[in-house]
Amino acid sequence: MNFDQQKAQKIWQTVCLILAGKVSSYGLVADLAGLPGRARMVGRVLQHAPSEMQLPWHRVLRSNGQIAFAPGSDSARRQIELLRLEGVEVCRNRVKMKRYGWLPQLDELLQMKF
DNA sequence: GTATTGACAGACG
DNA sequence: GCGTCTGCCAATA
Repeated sequence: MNFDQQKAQKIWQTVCLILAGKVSSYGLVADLAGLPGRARMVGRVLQHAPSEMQLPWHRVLRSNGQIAFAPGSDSARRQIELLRLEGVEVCRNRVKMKRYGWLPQLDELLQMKF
């Protein structure tokens, strides 16, 4: 069993828990996935994640609520569009974390942990 | 084994 | 809110 795969699984699970219309940050996802300080690894895993999973990667932003991709980039525009479709207002490659910030629910975390 | 890069985070100004 | 610097960890060259 590859532990690496397990970490990735945990990350994917955590990202999948993010509700529509809400956004989270890499650091938070990494923390919830049991990888404190490994926010970069989250990004790498997400990019390496299979499309079959339909992972809501677009709901994962920086800690400041800014889009991780470069402004005007294809991926960035796609992410922004997806977020807007879910009701998340994106302004200048940035979302209002104060309003759309997602806080993990204990029930969901508990459910995924065991 | 060292240097560079990356879908990052936090502190400072 | 924005740019810069430092710290962190993993993958890549």
